[in-house]
Amino acid sequence: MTTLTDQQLQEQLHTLTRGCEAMYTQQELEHRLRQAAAAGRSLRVKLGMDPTAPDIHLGHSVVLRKMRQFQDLGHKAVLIIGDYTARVGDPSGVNKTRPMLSDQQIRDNAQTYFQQAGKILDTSSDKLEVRYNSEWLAGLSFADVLKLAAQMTVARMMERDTFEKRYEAGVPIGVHEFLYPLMQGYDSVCVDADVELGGTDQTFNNLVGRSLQENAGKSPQIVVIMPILVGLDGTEKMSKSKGNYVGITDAPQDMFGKIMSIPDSLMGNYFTLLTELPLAELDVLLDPARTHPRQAKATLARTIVSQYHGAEAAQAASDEFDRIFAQKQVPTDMPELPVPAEGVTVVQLLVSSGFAGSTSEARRLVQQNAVSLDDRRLGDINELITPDSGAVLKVGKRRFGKIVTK
RNA sequence: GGGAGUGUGCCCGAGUGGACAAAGGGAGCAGACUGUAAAUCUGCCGGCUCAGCCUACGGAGGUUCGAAUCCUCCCGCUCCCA
Repeated sequence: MTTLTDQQLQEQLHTLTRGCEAMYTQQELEHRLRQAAAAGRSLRVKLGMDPTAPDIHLGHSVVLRKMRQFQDLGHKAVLIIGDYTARVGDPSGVNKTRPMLSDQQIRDNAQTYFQQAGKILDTSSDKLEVRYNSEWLAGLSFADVLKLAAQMTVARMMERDTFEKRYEAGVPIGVHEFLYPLMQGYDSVCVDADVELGGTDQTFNNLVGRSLQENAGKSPQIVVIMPILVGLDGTEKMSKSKGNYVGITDAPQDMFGKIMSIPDSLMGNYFTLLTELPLAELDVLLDPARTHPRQAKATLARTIVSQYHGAEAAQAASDEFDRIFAQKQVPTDMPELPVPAEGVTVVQLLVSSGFAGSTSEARRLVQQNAVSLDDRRLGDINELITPDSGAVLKVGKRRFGKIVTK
Protein backbone atom coordinates (compact mmCIF):
# COMPACT_ATOMS: atom_id res chain seq x y z
CA MET A 1 0.00 0.00 0.00
CA THR A 2 1.96 2.98 1.22
CA THR A 3 5.64 2.74 0.79
CA LEU A 4 7.74 4.57 3.26
CA THR A 5 10.07 7.09 1.77
CA ASP A 6 13.57 6.95 3.11
CA GLN A 7 13.06 10.23 4.83
CA GLN A 8 9.90 9.08 6.58
CA LEU A 9 11.65 5.95 7.66
CA GLN A 10 14.54 7.89 9.07
CA GLU A 11 12.19 10.16 10.97
CA GLN A 12 10.36 7.22 12.44
CA LEU A 13 13.56 5.55 13.47
CA HIS A 14 14.74 8.76 14.98
CA THR A 15 11.65 8.91 17.13
CA LEU A 16 11.64 5.27 18.03
CA THR A 17 15.28 5.07 19.01
CA ARG A 18 15.16 8.09 21.28
CA GLY A 19 16.19 7.11 24.74
CA CYS A 20 16.54 3.45 23.85
CA GLU A 21 19.03 1.47 25.82
CA ALA A 22 19.27 -1.29 23.25
CA MET A 23 17.49 -2.71 20.26
CA TYR A 24 17.69 -6.22 18.88
CA THR A 25 18.10 -5.17 16.25
CA GLN A 26 17.69 -1.80 14.69
CA GLN A 27 18.25 -3.18 11.21
CA GLU A 28 15.44 -5.61 11.75
CA LEU A 29 13.15 -2.88 12.94
CA GLU A 30 13.97 -0.84 9.90
CA HIS A 31 13.25 -3.77 7.69
CA ARG A 32 10.04 -4.67 9.48
CA LEU A 33 8.74 -1.12 9.32
CA ARG A 34 9.33 -1.03 5.58
CA GLN A 35 7.80 -4.42 5.06
CA ALA A 36 4.70 -3.60 7.10
CA ALA A 37 4.18 -0.33 5.31
CA ALA A 38 4.46 -2.06 1.99
CA ALA A 39 1.95 -4.68 3.05
CA GLY A 40 -0.33 -2.03 4.46
CA ARG A 41 -0.37 -3.51 7.91
CA SER A 42 0.65 -2.16 11.25
CA LEU A 43 3.16 -3.69 13.62
CA ARG A 44 1.98 -5.50 16.70
CA VAL A 45 3.89 -4.04 19.61
CA LYS A 46 3.73 -6.11 22.75
CA LEU A 47 4.14 -5.00 26.32
CA GLY A 48 3.66 -7.20 29.33
CA MET A 49 2.12 -5.78 32.44
CA ASP A 50 2.31 -7.13 35.91
CA PRO A 51 -1.10 -6.90 37.56
CA THR A 52 0.43 -6.73 41.02
CA ALA A 53 1.57 -3.12 40.80
CA PRO A 54 -1.30 -0.94 39.68
CA ASP A 55 0.24 2.37 40.63
CA ILE A 56 1.95 3.72 37.57
CA HIS A 57 4.82 6.13 38.04
CA LEU A 58 7.19 7.94 35.72
CA GLY A 59 9.41 4.88 35.65
CA HIS A 60 6.68 2.85 33.99
CA SER A 61 5.86 5.76 31.78
CA VAL A 62 9.16 5.46 29.94
CA VAL A 63 8.09 2.26 28.27
CA LEU A 64 4.47 3.34 27.95
CA ARG A 65 5.53 6.51 26.20
CA LYS A 66 7.61 4.49 23.79
CA MET A 67 4.52 2.43 23.15
CA ARG A 68 2.56 5.57 22.50
CA GLN A 69 5.11 6.63 19.91
CA PHE A 70 4.57 3.39 18.07
CA GLN A 71 0.83 3.97 18.22
CA ASP A 72 1.18 7.46 16.86
CA LEU A 73 3.08 6.04 13.94
CA GLY A 74 0.10 3.84 13.23
CA HIS A 75 1.01 0.67 15.05
CA LYS A 76 -0.97 -1.44 17.42
CA ALA A 77 -0.26 -1.79 21.11
CA VAL A 78 -0.78 -5.29 22.42
CA LEU A 79 -0.96 -5.22 26.19
CA ILE A 80 -0.52 -8.52 27.90
CA ILE A 81 -1.86 -8.81 31.38
CA GLY A 82 0.13 -11.43 33.20
CA ASP A 83 -2.82 -12.72 35.13
CA TYR A 84 -1.64 -16.30 34.94
CA THR A 85 1.75 -15.43 36.30
CA ALA A 86 0.27 -13.33 39.05
CA ARG A 87 -2.01 -16.11 40.06
CA VAL A 88 0.93 -18.40 40.57
CA GLY A 89 2.83 -15.76 42.53
CA ASP A 90 6.06 -14.78 40.90
CA PRO A 91 8.92 -14.56 43.37
CA SER A 92 11.55 -13.61 40.80
CA GLY A 93 14.04 -10.85 41.37
CA VAL A 94 13.77 -10.54 45.09
CA ASN A 95 13.67 -13.60 47.23
CA LYS A 96 10.44 -12.61 48.84
CA THR A 97 7.44 -14.58 47.81
CA ARG A 98 4.83 -12.43 46.32
CA PRO A 99 1.31 -13.00 47.46
CA MET A 100 -0.94 -14.94 45.20
CA LEU A 101 -3.65 -12.82 43.74
CA SER A 102 -7.27 -13.70 43.35
CA ASP A 103 -9.05 -13.25 40.05
CA GLN A 104 -10.94 -10.36 41.52
CA GLN A 105 -7.79 -8.59 42.64
CA ILE A 106 -6.20 -9.11 39.27
CA ARG A 107 -9.22 -7.65 37.53
CA ASP A 108 -9.25 -4.67 39.86
CA ASN A 109 -5.55 -4.07 39.40
CA ALA A 110 -5.86 -4.32 35.66
CA GLN A 111 -8.69 -1.83 35.79
CA THR A 112 -6.61 0.65 37.73
CA TYR A 113 -3.75 0.05 35.38
CA PHE A 114 -5.84 0.92 32.34
CA GLN A 115 -7.22 4.00 33.95
CA GLN A 116 -3.70 5.22 34.53
CA ALA A 117 -2.02 3.89 31.41
CA GLY A 118 -4.82 5.52 29.45
CA LYS A 119 -3.27 8.85 30.33
CA ILE A 120 -0.33 7.87 28.17
CA LEU A 121 -1.59 5.32 25.66
CA ASP A 122 -4.05 5.76 22.87
CA THR A 123 -6.90 3.56 24.02
CA SER A 124 -8.97 3.56 20.87
CA SER A 125 -9.84 0.02 19.91
CA ASP A 126 -7.91 0.02 16.64
CA LYS A 127 -4.75 1.07 18.47
CA LEU A 128 -4.94 -1.10 21.53
CA GLU A 129 -5.49 -4.77 22.09
CA VAL A 130 -5.63 -6.24 25.55
CA ARG A 131 -5.00 -9.89 26.25
CA TYR A 132 -4.81 -11.96 29.42
CA ASN A 133 -2.12 -14.58 29.21
CA SER A 134 -4.18 -17.14 31.07
CA GLU A 135 -5.99 -17.37 27.73
CA TRP A 136 -3.26 -19.60 26.37
CA LEU A 137 -1.17 -20.50 29.39
CA ALA A 138 -3.92 -21.97 31.56
CA GLY A 139 -4.70 -24.64 29.04
CA LEU A 140 -1.19 -25.98 28.61
CA SER A 141 -0.64 -29.58 29.63
CA PHE A 142 2.43 -30.80 31.41
CA ALA A 143 3.59 -32.23 28.12
CA ASP A 144 3.19 -28.84 26.48
CA VAL A 145 5.25 -27.26 29.21
CA LEU A 146 7.97 -29.85 28.75
CA LYS A 147 8.01 -29.15 25.05
CA LEU A 148 8.42 -25.50 25.82
CA ALA A 149 11.13 -26.12 28.40
CA ALA A 150 13.02 -28.32 25.97
CA GLN A 151 13.62 -25.28 23.82
CA MET A 152 15.88 -23.79 26.40
CA THR A 153 19.12 -24.97 27.94
CA VAL A 154 20.36 -24.45 31.46
CA ALA A 155 23.47 -22.79 30.08
CA ARG A 156 21.36 -20.30 28.21
CA MET A 157 19.31 -19.62 31.32
CA MET A 158 22.42 -19.04 33.33
CA GLU A 159 23.51 -16.40 30.88
CA ARG A 160 20.92 -14.24 32.45
CA ASP A 161 22.70 -11.79 34.64
CA THR A 162 20.47 -12.02 37.65
CA PHE A 163 20.50 -15.80 37.63
CA GLU A 164 24.26 -15.93 37.28
CA LYS A 165 24.82 -13.49 40.08
CA ARG A 166 22.35 -15.10 42.38
CA TYR A 167 23.78 -18.51 41.72
CA GLU A 168 27.29 -17.37 42.52
CA ALA A 169 26.16 -15.53 45.60
CA GLY A 170 24.31 -18.58 46.84
CA VAL A 171 20.95 -16.88 46.65
CA PRO A 172 18.28 -19.43 45.85
CA ILE A 173 16.80 -19.68 42.40
CA GLY A 174 13.50 -21.48 42.15
CA VAL A 175 13.21 -23.89 39.26
CA HIS A 176 9.92 -22.29 38.34
CA GLU A 177 11.78 -19.04 37.81
CA PHE A 178 13.28 -20.63 34.76
CA LEU A 179 9.78 -21.01 33.48
CA TYR A 180 8.81 -17.37 33.61
CA PRO A 181 10.94 -16.29 30.67
CA LEU A 182 9.44 -19.18 28.74
CA MET A 183 5.94 -18.13 29.65
CA GLN A 184 6.59 -14.59 28.58
CA GLY A 185 8.26 -15.73 25.42
CA TYR A 186 5.34 -17.96 24.68
CA ASP A 187 3.08 -14.94 25.01
CA SER A 188 4.95 -13.42 22.11
CA VAL A 189 4.40 -16.54 20.04
CA CYS A 190 0.69 -16.50 20.79
CA VAL A 191 0.04 -12.86 20.01
CA ASP A 192 2.34 -12.68 16.99
CA ALA A 193 4.36 -9.82 18.33
CA ASP A 194 6.45 -7.86 15.85
CA VAL A 195 8.07 -5.86 18.58
CA GLU A 196 8.33 -6.29 22.31
CA LEU A 197 9.02 -3.39 24.60
CA GLY A 198 10.58 -3.67 28.00
CA GLY A 199 12.97 -2.26 30.55
CA THR A 200 16.54 -3.51 30.72
CA ASP A 201 15.49 -6.04 33.33
CA GLN A 202 13.32 -7.65 30.68
CA THR A 203 16.07 -8.09 28.11
CA PHE A 204 16.53 -11.76 28.71
CA ASN A 205 12.85 -12.58 28.79
CA ASN A 206 12.21 -10.69 25.61
CA LEU A 207 15.07 -12.34 23.80
CA VAL A 208 13.70 -15.72 24.79
CA GLY A 209 10.53 -14.65 23.01
CA ARG A 210 12.57 -14.19 19.87
CA SER A 211 13.93 -17.71 20.05
CA LEU A 212 10.57 -19.28 20.70
CA GLN A 213 9.02 -17.45 17.80
CA GLU A 214 11.76 -18.63 15.50
CA ASN A 215 11.33 -22.20 16.68
CA ALA A 216 7.65 -21.83 15.97
CA GLY A 217 8.45 -20.79 12.44
CA LYS A 218 7.48 -17.17 12.92
CA SER A 219 9.53 -14.10 12.35
CA PRO A 220 11.28 -13.16 15.55
CA GLN A 221 10.13 -10.05 17.34
CA ILE A 222 12.30 -7.00 17.53
CA VAL A 223 13.19 -6.25 21.11
CA VAL A 224 13.22 -2.64 22.19
CA ILE A 225 14.81 -2.06 25.55
CA MET A 226 14.33 1.13 27.51
CA PRO A 227 16.53 2.15 30.41
CA ILE A 228 15.25 1.87 33.92
CA LEU A 229 14.42 5.32 35.19
CA VAL A 230 16.44 6.45 38.16
CA GLY A 231 14.34 7.67 41.07
CA LEU A 232 14.26 11.02 42.82
CA ASP A 233 17.23 10.13 44.98
CA GLY A 234 19.40 9.97 41.89
CA THR A 235 20.74 6.52 42.59
CA GLU A 236 18.19 3.79 42.83
CA LYS A 237 15.64 2.83 40.28
CA MET A 238 12.33 4.53 40.64
CA SER A 239 9.96 2.38 42.60
CA LYS A 240 7.03 2.75 44.83
CA SER A 241 8.53 0.78 47.66
CA LYS A 242 11.62 2.99 47.74
CA GLY A 243 9.44 6.06 47.92
CA ASN A 244 11.52 7.80 45.28
CA TYR A 245 8.81 8.00 42.67
CA VAL A 246 6.47 10.38 40.97
CA GLY A 247 3.07 8.79 40.45
CA ILE A 248 1.31 9.81 37.29
CA THR A 249 -1.77 10.48 39.36
CA ASP A 250 0.13 12.74 41.76
CA ALA A 251 -1.34 16.20 42.15
CA PRO A 252 0.29 18.83 39.94
CA GLN A 253 1.86 20.53 42.91
CA ASP A 254 3.40 17.35 44.23
CA MET A 255 4.62 16.31 40.84
CA PHE A 256 6.24 19.64 40.27
CA GLY A 257 7.88 19.68 43.66
CA LYS A 258 9.21 16.18 43.36
CA ILE A 259 10.77 16.86 40.00
CA MET A 260 12.38 20.03 41.32
CA SER A 261 14.08 17.90 43.95
CA ILE A 262 15.95 15.61 41.58
CA PRO A 263 19.71 16.00 41.39
CA ASP A 264 20.87 18.14 38.46
CA SER A 265 22.79 15.21 37.09
CA LEU A 266 19.51 13.48 36.36
CA MET A 267 18.01 16.19 34.23
CA GLY A 268 19.34 15.03 30.90
CA ASN A 269 18.06 11.59 31.55
CA TYR A 270 14.59 12.81 32.47
CA PHE A 271 14.41 15.19 29.54
CA THR A 272 15.23 12.43 27.07
CA LEU A 273 13.03 9.78 28.53
CA LEU A 274 10.08 11.75 29.80
CA THR A 275 9.60 14.58 27.33
CA GLU A 276 9.41 15.09 23.59
CA LEU A 277 11.55 18.20 23.54
CA PRO A 278 13.85 18.11 20.53
CA LEU A 279 17.35 17.02 21.30
CA ALA A 280 18.77 20.26 19.96
CA GLU A 281 16.71 22.17 22.49
CA LEU A 282 18.01 19.94 25.23
CA ASP A 283 21.57 20.91 24.40
CA VAL A 284 20.70 24.49 25.24
CA LEU A 285 18.73 23.61 28.35
CA LEU A 286 21.40 21.34 29.73
CA ASP A 287 24.31 23.66 29.20
CA PRO A 288 24.74 25.61 32.44
CA ALA A 289 26.45 28.38 30.52
CA ARG A 290 23.31 28.98 28.52
CA THR A 291 20.56 27.97 30.94
CA HIS A 292 20.57 28.19 34.72
CA PRO A 293 20.04 24.67 35.99
CA ARG A 294 17.14 25.75 38.12
CA GLN A 295 15.48 27.22 35.06
CA ALA A 296 16.07 24.06 33.11
CA LYS A 297 14.63 21.98 35.89
CA ALA A 298 11.54 24.14 36.11
CA THR A 299 11.05 23.65 32.39
CA LEU A 300 11.39 19.94 32.88
CA ALA A 301 8.88 19.95 35.70
CA ARG A 302 6.39 22.07 33.80
CA THR A 303 6.71 19.89 30.72
CA ILE A 304 6.08 16.71 32.63
CA VAL A 305 3.26 18.09 34.74
CA SER A 306 1.46 19.38 31.67
CA GLN A 307 1.50 15.92 30.15
CA TYR A 308 -0.70 14.68 32.93
CA HIS A 309 -2.58 17.74 34.07
CA GLY A 310 -2.46 20.20 31.21
CA ALA A 311 -0.41 23.32 30.61
CA GLU A 312 -2.52 25.51 32.80
CA ALA A 313 -2.20 23.34 35.88
CA ALA A 314 1.50 23.03 35.21
CA GLN A 315 1.95 26.78 35.12
CA ALA A 316 -0.10 27.15 38.28
CA ALA A 317 2.04 24.55 40.02
CA SER A 318 5.14 26.37 38.88
CA ASP A 319 3.88 29.72 40.16
CA GLU A 320 2.84 28.23 43.45
CA PHE A 321 6.23 26.62 43.80
CA ASP A 322 7.97 29.94 43.34
CA ARG A 323 5.67 31.59 45.79
CA ILE A 324 6.46 29.07 48.47
CA PHE A 325 10.14 28.44 47.97
CA ALA A 326 11.54 31.48 46.22
CA GLN A 327 9.39 34.08 47.94
CA LYS A 328 8.96 32.11 51.15
CA GLN A 329 5.25 32.68 51.27
CA VAL A 330 2.63 30.24 52.43
CA PRO A 331 0.78 28.08 49.94
CA THR A 332 -2.62 29.21 48.74
CA ASP A 333 -4.03 25.84 49.49
CA MET A 334 -3.25 23.84 52.56
CA PRO A 335 -4.91 21.24 54.70
CA GLU A 336 -6.94 22.47 57.62
CA LEU A 337 -5.96 21.44 61.09
CA PRO A 338 -8.95 21.43 63.39
CA VAL A 339 -8.11 22.55 66.90
CA PRO A 340 -10.60 22.62 69.76
CA ALA A 341 -11.35 25.93 71.44
CA GLU A 342 -9.42 24.97 74.58
CA GLY A 343 -6.35 24.24 72.44
CA VAL A 344 -3.95 21.32 72.06
CA THR A 345 -0.22 20.93 72.52
CA VAL A 346 2.00 21.14 69.44
CA VAL A 347 2.94 17.54 69.83
CA GLN A 348 -0.65 16.37 69.86
CA LEU A 349 -1.42 18.50 66.87
CA LEU A 350 1.52 17.15 64.89
CA VAL A 351 0.41 13.62 65.54
CA SER A 352 -3.28 14.14 64.89
CA SER A 353 -2.55 15.98 61.66
CA GLY A 354 -0.27 13.23 60.43
CA PHE A 355 2.72 15.54 60.20
CA ALA A 356 4.46 13.25 62.63
CA GLY A 357 4.12 9.50 62.74
CA SER A 358 4.45 9.20 66.48
CA THR A 359 4.60 11.30 69.58
CA SER A 360 8.32 10.76 69.78
CA GLU A 361 8.79 11.98 66.28
CA ALA A 362 6.67 15.02 66.98
CA ARG A 363 8.79 15.83 70.00
CA ARG A 364 11.93 15.54 67.96
CA LEU A 365 10.61 17.84 65.29
CA VAL A 366 9.84 20.50 67.85
CA GLN A 367 13.15 20.03 69.60
CA GLN A 368 14.96 20.34 66.29
CA ASN A 369 13.35 23.66 65.53
CA ALA A 370 11.40 22.29 62.63
CA VAL A 371 8.04 23.62 63.66
CA SER A 372 6.78 27.13 63.45
CA LEU A 373 3.48 28.90 63.85
CA ASP A 374 3.12 32.00 61.71
CA ASP A 375 6.90 32.38 61.43
CA ARG A 376 7.46 31.94 65.14
CA ARG A 377 9.62 28.91 65.97
CA LEU A 378 8.08 26.64 68.51
CA GLY A 379 10.65 25.23 70.85
CA ASP A 380 8.52 23.93 73.65
CA ILE A 381 6.87 20.58 73.18
CA ASN A 382 4.12 21.57 75.56
CA GLU A 383 3.29 24.77 73.73
CA LEU A 384 -0.46 25.11 73.65
CA ILE A 385 -1.99 25.90 70.32
CA THR A 386 -5.34 27.61 70.30
CA PRO A 387 -7.42 28.20 67.21
CA ASP A 388 -6.69 31.85 66.70
CA SER A 389 -7.90 32.53 63.23
CA GLY A 390 -5.86 31.50 60.25
CA ALA A 391 -2.56 30.80 61.95
CA VAL A 392 -0.28 28.69 59.74
CA LEU A 393 1.64 25.78 61.11
CA LYS A 394 4.80 24.92 59.21
CA VAL A 395 6.65 21.68 59.69
CA GLY A 396 10.01 21.29 58.08
CA LYS A 397 10.39 23.01 54.76
CA ARG A 398 7.44 21.80 52.88
CA ARG A 399 4.57 20.88 55.12
CA PHE A 400 1.97 23.45 55.92
CA GLY A 401 -1.38 23.43 57.64
CA LYS A 402 -3.91 26.04 58.59
CA ILE A 403 -5.29 26.11 62.10
CA VAL A 404 -9.08 26.16 62.23
CA THR A 405 -11.60 25.87 65.00
CA LYS A 406 -12.94 22.42 65.52
C1' G B 1 18.17 -38.91 54.67
C1' G B 2 23.21 -37.17 56.82
C1' G B 3 26.57 -33.11 57.87
C1' A B 4 28.17 -27.90 58.16
C1' G B 5 26.61 -23.03 58.57
C1' U B 6 23.28 -18.97 59.30
C1' G B 7 18.81 -15.73 61.10
C1' U B 8 20.44 -8.66 64.63
C1' G B 9 16.82 -2.20 64.14
C1' C B 10 13.96 0.40 57.20
C1' C B 11 18.46 -2.06 54.50
C1' C B 12 23.65 -3.78 54.90
C1' G B 13 26.39 -5.21 58.96
C1' A B 14 29.41 -5.51 63.97
C1' G B 15 28.59 -7.60 68.59
C1' U B 16 29.68 -14.48 71.61
C1' G B 17 27.28 -13.25 79.55
C1' G B 18 27.11 -7.22 82.35
C1' A B 19 28.98 -0.17 80.58
C1' C B 20 23.31 -2.77 74.61
C1' A B 21 17.81 0.56 72.38
C1' A B 22 22.66 -2.54 70.49
C1' A B 23 29.40 -0.18 66.76
C1' G B 24 29.85 1.30 61.63
C1' G B 25 27.68 2.38 56.88
C1' G B 26 23.44 3.43 53.78
C1' A B 27 18.49 5.27 53.51
C1' G B 28 15.27 8.74 55.99
C1' C B 29 14.10 13.22 59.01
C1' A B 30 15.57 18.10 60.94
C1' G B 31 18.92 22.49 61.19
C1' A B 32 22.89 25.68 58.49
C1' C B 33 24.29 26.81 53.40
C1' U B 34 21.47 26.79 48.56
C1' G B 35 18.42 26.67 43.27
C1' U B 36 13.24 21.93 47.70
C1' A B 37 20.26 20.60 43.03
C1' A B 38 25.06 18.69 44.29
C1' A B 39 28.85 18.90 47.95
C1' U B 40 29.66 20.03 53.03
C1' C B 41 28.85 20.69 58.41
C1' U B 42 25.53 19.58 62.76
C1' G B 43 21.74 16.89 65.29
C1' C B 44 18.08 13.03 65.27
C1' C B 45 16.85 8.32 63.65
C1' G B 46 11.77 1.70 68.51
C1' G B 47 7.67 3.43 71.59
C1' C B 48 5.55 6.01 75.76
C1' U B 49 2.36 9.53 80.55
C1' C B 50 10.22 11.00 78.09
C1' A B 51 16.19 13.07 83.43
C1' G B 52 12.00 7.60 84.03
C1' C B 53 9.61 3.40 81.99
C1' C B 54 8.14 -0.37 78.30
C1' U B 55 9.09 -3.40 73.99
C1' A B 56 13.07 -5.39 70.91
C1' C B 57 18.44 -9.03 68.39
C1' G B 58 13.83 -15.75 63.96
C1' G B 59 9.95 -18.42 67.77
C1' A B 60 9.05 -20.97 72.54
C1' G B 61 11.13 -22.50 76.96
C1' G B 62 15.55 -22.84 80.38
C1' U B 63 20.42 -21.60 83.02
C1' U B 64 22.05 -16.94 85.56
C1' C B 65 21.79 -11.64 90.24
C1' G B 66 22.06 -10.42 84.85
C1' A B 67 21.38 -13.15 77.97
C1' A B 68 21.48 -10.51 71.35
C1' U B 69 25.40 -13.39 73.57
C1' C B 70 25.13 -20.05 77.19
C1' C B 71 21.55 -24.68 76.96
C1' U B 72 16.99 -27.31 74.83
C1' C B 73 13.29 -27.72 71.28
C1' C B 74 11.00 -25.53 67.00
C1' C B 75 10.84 -22.54 62.40
C1' G B 76 13.26 -20.26 58.04
C1' C B 77 17.39 -19.84 54.71
C1' U B 78 22.22 -21.44 52.50
C1' C B 79 26.07 -24.88 51.26
C1' C B 80 28.17 -29.92 51.06
C1' C B 81 27.39 -35.32 50.93
C1' A B 82 23.66 -39.23 49.67
